[in-house]
Amino acid sequence: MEIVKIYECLCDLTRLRILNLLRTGPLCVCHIQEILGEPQVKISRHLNYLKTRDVVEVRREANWMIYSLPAKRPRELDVNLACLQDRATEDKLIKRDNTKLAKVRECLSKDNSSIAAICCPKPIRANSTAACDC
Amino acid sequence: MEIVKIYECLCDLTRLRILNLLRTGPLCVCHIQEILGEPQVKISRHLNYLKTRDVVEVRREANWMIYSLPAKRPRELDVNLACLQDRATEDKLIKRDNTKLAKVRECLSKDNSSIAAICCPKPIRANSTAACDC
DNA sequence: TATAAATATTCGAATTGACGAATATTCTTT
DNA sequence: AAAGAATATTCGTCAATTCGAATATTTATA
Repeated sequence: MEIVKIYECLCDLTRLRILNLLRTGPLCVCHIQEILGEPQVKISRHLNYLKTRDVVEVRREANWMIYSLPAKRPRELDVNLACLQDRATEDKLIKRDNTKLAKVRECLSKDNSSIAAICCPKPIRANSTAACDC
Repeated sequence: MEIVKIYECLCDLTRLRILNLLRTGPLCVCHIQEILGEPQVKISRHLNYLKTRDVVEVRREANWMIYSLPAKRPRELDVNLACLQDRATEDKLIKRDNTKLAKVRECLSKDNSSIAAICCPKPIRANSTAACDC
């Protein structure tokens, strides 16, 4: 039964937090990492966990891996992400993630280039004009 | 975060099946066991797992332990049990469980005595008048 | 009080999951 | 081609889960 795999994805706090971020749209690993404040290995391992269970999708864009929720997804996922959003009012951690996320999103929206071009917290190219300072 | 514990309860097929049964009301262990067709140890262990996480409640009635969903339960649980019900259309196992469950429920409803009195598939007292032959 | 029924617990083995440290891979830029 | 940045993978370890077999516990009946 496929449904169990969905719940396996949800039963870890780090994965829940990642999914909460992706709920609002695609993100690259470094932004996820920055918002959650967790080490890179940990993020990468959990993203892989989600990917192998088809709960997230990835595409490469230059140096960056952009993760997102699949367009067509099981109702269980949507429903629980909605629940999570409700919890955001009471849950400090989720609330904090959402605040940080909002800042990143705002920064991303200012720029009309690709996500990757303004992806990293600190731009890798010193002379890059696309990079914002989020 | 409490919510993770709920998903831990949902991420095992046997536990999902048990919760699907309890969705329609209290049941004793032997009925759960009979409907799922799984060994007693397995059922008991999973019921204990659910109980220690406050996802089910128990009361004793004579020889029988009656399990039920708590009256006040997190939205995540209700929402996912609703999803499960939707799945019943496509999922063979859940569908089969529901069919068996319906028979047990029908049998239980015929009798106006307590659940325990007509609990077991095979009545333990040969001269019991309360026992039905479900 | 002895037996039996319903359910729980213990034991040992196998599997899975999580983690950090270190290393590898892939792509970009110089 | 070399260096660097973003991300993934491997390795070793530790904790948690799962399972069946066997045994223990609780309650009811004879």
